[in-house]
Parts: sequence; structure tokens; C-alpha cells
Amino acid sequence: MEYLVNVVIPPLRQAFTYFVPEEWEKMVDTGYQVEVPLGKRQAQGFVISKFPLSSYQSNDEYDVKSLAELPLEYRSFDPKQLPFFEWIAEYYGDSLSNVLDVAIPKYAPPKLKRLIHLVDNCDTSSLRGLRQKEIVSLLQERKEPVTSSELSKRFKGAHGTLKSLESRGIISISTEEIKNHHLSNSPAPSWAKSTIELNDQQLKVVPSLHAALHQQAHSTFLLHGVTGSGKTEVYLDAILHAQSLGKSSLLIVPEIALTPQLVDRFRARLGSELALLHSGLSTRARWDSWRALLEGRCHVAIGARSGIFAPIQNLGLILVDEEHDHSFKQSEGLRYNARDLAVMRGKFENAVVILGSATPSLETLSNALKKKYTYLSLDKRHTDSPETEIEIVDLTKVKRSEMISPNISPRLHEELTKTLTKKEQAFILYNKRGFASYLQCEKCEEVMTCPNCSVTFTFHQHRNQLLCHYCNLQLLPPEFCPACLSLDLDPNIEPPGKLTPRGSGTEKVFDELCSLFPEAKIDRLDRDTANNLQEYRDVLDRVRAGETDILVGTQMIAKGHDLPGVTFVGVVDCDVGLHFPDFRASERAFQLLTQVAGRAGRGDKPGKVILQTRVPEHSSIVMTKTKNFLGFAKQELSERQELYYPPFSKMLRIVCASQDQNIAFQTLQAFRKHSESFLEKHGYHIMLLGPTPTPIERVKTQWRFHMLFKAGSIQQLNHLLRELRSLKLKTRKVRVTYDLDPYEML
DNA sequence: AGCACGCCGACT
DNA sequence: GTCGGCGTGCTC
Repeated sequence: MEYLVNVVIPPLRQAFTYFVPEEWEKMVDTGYQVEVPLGKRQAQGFVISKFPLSSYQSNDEYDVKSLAELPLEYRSFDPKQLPFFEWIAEYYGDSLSNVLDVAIPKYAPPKLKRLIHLVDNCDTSSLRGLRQKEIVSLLQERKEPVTSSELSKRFKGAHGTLKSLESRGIISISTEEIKNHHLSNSPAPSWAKSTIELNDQQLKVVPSLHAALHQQAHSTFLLHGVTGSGKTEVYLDAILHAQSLGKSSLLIVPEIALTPQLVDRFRARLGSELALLHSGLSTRARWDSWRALLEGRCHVAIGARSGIFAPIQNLGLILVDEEHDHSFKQSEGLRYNARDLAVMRGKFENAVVILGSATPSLETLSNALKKKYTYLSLDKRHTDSPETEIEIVDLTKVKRSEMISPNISPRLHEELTKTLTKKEQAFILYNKRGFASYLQCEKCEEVMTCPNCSVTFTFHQHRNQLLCHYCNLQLLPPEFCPACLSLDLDPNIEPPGKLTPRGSGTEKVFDELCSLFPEAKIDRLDRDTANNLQEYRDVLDRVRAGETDILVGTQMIAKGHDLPGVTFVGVVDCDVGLHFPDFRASERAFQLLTQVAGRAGRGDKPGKVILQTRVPEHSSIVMTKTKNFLGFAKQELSERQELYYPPFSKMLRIVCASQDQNIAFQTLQAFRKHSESFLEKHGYHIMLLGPTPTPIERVKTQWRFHMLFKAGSIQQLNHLLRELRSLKLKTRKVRVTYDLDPYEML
């Protein structure tokens, strides 16, 4: 017992010290996963350091135990990653334990398959049963082993038959690991070209990327490229260039953008070099990809948010596509932002970082303006397609009687008709689910609200259901107003009011379009029609195959890849979310509108966009029409500066949730008190706001209050965060969440 | 997180 | 008299 190790055992925050048994002394090191005795049970942990007995200072508070077990696939991360993980813990004021728990995939044993072989030269003449004859003749036909699961599917009760065939020496059974097809060298489809052809403007940006890669030092680029300008080609060129220098690359994309089409394009150029990391993988498949990277078998990884932790060896390049996308921010647990981590990881590993977007976040843009990042731009579309024309329809100027249907203005109807006549495809964006935003009593004006949350029920007509979008409570819509009924008046004299649907959503627009265009094939894409990634892809595949004329949907429709048949995009109501109590509401609206407008006309046909709004002078809408990203950004930045919002300040949000309204409020009040004296003591300048009720003050029966902190110095804010976390102000019945760089304010 | 210890209410 | 509720504290 010459060595000891410090082991972190999630979710326990501290590290524990163990002896390393002699037989593992040479093997075990930082990054290994181990089983340890902990109290009366066995637990799993990660080794975060190893040191000789001579440098161990014993304190007699506890007896050091020995490691219990070394799992077969024990190496979990590279020791070189540890400083990065420690930095993350420090920055978000969390424990290393929690970071490792989130960053490192769980080990899963390999899946096994049973292979049935036909024994050579065996005597098949003595076969009795029909089932036996069928199975043997199938095996003879195939001339290769067949899995038992396939046989079981074809012939019910095959299991028993196989056993008897085996005992009679006619077949033999072997087991084999199921290989992961994400890692195998499956051929890329023919449409994915294996060469890269760069156009003039792409050729202008690649030299500085190549130069940076040659430096093998950290630098960050903002690649600002309008939709269709061919950012992907630049990514590929950079990845291949890194590869020629012996460096690996990591590409992070929003989960929803990680489509088979994107993966095929990369596979066509990279083959088996490529490892995938996304939520659709099984635990084992994720582990396989992770190990392939850790062992240096793959040199390029494409992943969603959590891919930023991937143990890529010899990392030289990190790319973040759609860097403005809010899905890079984890919204629970360790609330990290993968885009910010990408830049930080680049610093730790001397890697080049490329942040790409058609609508960069103001944080990233401001770093580019400050020359912290190098600004590169692709401002022309890849093909020679004519410019897309964007038209604003001011709904305040259209009389209700002039509307073709409640949500469709004459101009929108006209353009849709034109598109359908030309046999082209249209996207209709309405960023709101359901059929009606709420049900209201005709008589007493009572609105149906969720009993658990302070929001109205959304009416979903197709399911005939009232649905709470916050707690998912489902209710059959009542025929009469419950408030009227509760008055218990004589129905003959005072009949209860009926409930009418008010406000609309994708379902309503879908219905309107179906009656306006009965001949058209109309489809809908939102969280209600696409429950998972596969269903989402299926809907977009139907569009790609030309089976859909009009696709109505929420923001989900804004992010599909290459759909050249779509020439028209209509936005039913640009104002959804514009007046959210969130300082990023305008930015979000601009990004969504610009993104969805970019869906129109990616082929050689011209695109057309119609934006319906009641605030036609709003900068998010005007600047979308004029395609003036920098104009929008400058105006928005000056407003942010005035109000001391990011990127001009660093923000921290603390939310307290409790069944008891008072406890939630008073916990935060105590946080405020302590913050004030802490700031006083250290002479820090941090702006405190609140506590106030959150915009949606009750969710899932919990009352919620929050506080916002705005600071000029991240160090000071961090110090305060650490201090508040260490305090024991939290009473029993309250849940506290800390969110550094928050995105969600509801 | 587990698992123990510990101190107050309804039952075989 | 005990079974069991979950509040508190510890685990190398």
C-alpha cells in the first residue's frame, strides 16, 4: 500500500481518500472509475488525484479504507481534462463532483447477441419437426450465422427448438458484442460529396482559420454567415486542415440540428474518424463513442450540448454551430452553457474555436467588436438565387372583416395561393402550441386556469383537452363555466355561461389553412405532433420528399436543414414572445424571424417572406425585413448598456420555490440581507434586484420568487455565489436554484 | 445519495 | 408496550 487516491463520489460534494491495493498500483490514476466501500455500502467514484504514502498527512479523524473494485472498462476521462472540469465547478460555484457526474457518461456493459451457426457436415436427415426443418433451411440459405433474436421473431417459440437442435449437434450458438453502427464504417449516401468546393467568399475566410490552426494556440473566431452561405463547407475545410496537422476536432450543434443529413455529409468526408454524441444514443452507444475518443480511435466528434465534455485526444479545433442557440444552455442541475465552455476549453487545450451563426448572440458579437474574437463573415448566399423579399403586414391596418380567416391576412393568403399554384412549398410559423390560448366564460368572463400553476389552460381541440403547458395537467373541457355552476343558481332563471376559445395556436392555424386550401397537403410540426427526434425528422423528411405543401409549426420548423423546395415563409404573429419579461426577448424574436425567413428560397427559385405583426415599427421586425443584423445588434447593445444587462454585466439569478409562499420569499429576503453585508464587507459593487415573484409565480403547486444580481466583475459575482451557496440559510421546505448567466427568466 | 440513529404518534 | 414517520448527520 504505497499509494493513495482521492476519489469523488457523486453526488457527494467532498473527495474521499483510499488506499490503492498493490496489484492496481501501476494502473489506477486520475480519471479512473473505481468502486469504493462507503459506510456500509459500495459506491462508485472517480479518481481525481493519486499520491504516494510519504506525502500523506494522516489526521486521525477516520481510518483510510482500500479501493474495492476496478471495473473492466475503468478509464473514464483524461487527466488533462481535470483543470477544465475544475474550472467549470469554480465558475458555476458548484462541486467538481457534480461536474463529473454531468460530464461523464455512465458505464453500460456491451449488449450481446447470440449467433446461431449451422454445424458443417451435420446430419440433417433425422430432423423431425416442421419448425426444426424451417430453421435449418433458413440457415442453409443464408450461408452465414443468424441471430437468435431474428429467428425468434420469425418463428415463435424458436428458443426451445434451438436448444434441441444444439443438443443434437446440428447448430452451435456463440455470443458476440453488438457493434455500434455509429462507429462502424458504413458507406455515406451517394449524394454526399466527398470533396469540398469552396466559393470565392468561403476562400476568403479560410486562410485566417488555417493560419490560426498552424499557430496551435488558442484563438476564437466568430463566423457570421447568413443562412445558405455555406458555413458547413468552411467547418469541413477547417476540420480537414486540422486533421492534416494531426489535430482532432469537436463540433457542437443544437440537438435538433443533429440530423442524419448533417451526419452523412460529415461521414462522406471523414468515414470512421467520426464519433457521435447525442441524446438519441443508448447508454452503451454513448459509452462506445466516449471510449473511442478517449482511446484516440476517432479524431472528430459531433455532439449536442454535453458533447463539449468529450475526451478527444489532441484537440486542435472546436466548432459551435448556431452558437446563439439557447439549447446550449442547460436548464437544470449544473446550468452550464456549452458555447461558453467551448471557448474556455479552447483556452485550456490551445485549440482554435469557431463560433458560427447567421444571427450571432450579442455576447459573442460584442466580443468580436472588442476584438477578443476575430470576426469573419460570409454575407452572400452560396447559390446565385435571387434575394428573398421580406414584406411586413401591419395587422392593425387590416380590418377584421377583411381577414380571410382569423389568422390569415389577404396578403398572406395571396402569397400562399401563388406558392401552391407554382407547386412550391410553404412554411407557416406560429410560435404557440394548441388551438386556443385559453377558454373564457361568455357570461362571467372567468378564465380556466390550472389549479397547480398560475397560468391559463391551453385548449387542444384535436385531443379535446385542456392542457397546462407548465405541469402537463390534462383536463376534459367542461361544457359550462365552473364558476357560474358553483354559484348554484336555478338554471331556468340564470343559466351558466358557455366557454369560448380565445387566442390561437398552431392547431387553429392548421385548421384555418385546411379549410382555405382543401386540396393542399398540410402538415403540422410542434411538440404535440413530434414527441421525439425521430417524429420530428419524419415530418421534415416528408417535406424534403415533396409530400407536404404547407408545413405549420412552432419554432421547431425554423431549424431544419436544406429544404430547397420551400420558397415561401409566412409568420402568423411575429409578436409572440416579444413582450416577455426577459431582457433577451427582442434578440430572441430577431433570431427566430431571421432564422425562419432563411428557410425561404434555398434552391434556385426566389424566396418570399410575409411577417404579420401589430408592432411593425419594432426593431426586431424592421431589421429582419432589411436583413440588417448589425443595425439590430448595435441598437440592442446600446439598450443593454443603458440598462446594465449582459454583455455589459454578468448576471446571477437565484430562485426559491416552496409550497409555502412565505418561506420562499423569506429565504430570498435572508439571501438579500447576507448579500448586502457581504458586499459591504468586501467593497464589491453588485446590483441586487428583488426578491420578487417570478413572472409565473406558481408552477407545479410551488410558489416561486427570484432575485437577480448584476455585476461588472465576474470574480466578485462568483465570490458572492460561493458565499451564498455555503450559507445555511435554506430552511427545510424550500428549493433553491442558482443560475449564472441565466437564459430562462420565467 | 444511502443508510443509520433518534425521538414522538397509532396499532398487531 | 412496539412499528414507523422523517429530521439530522455521516460516509475516507
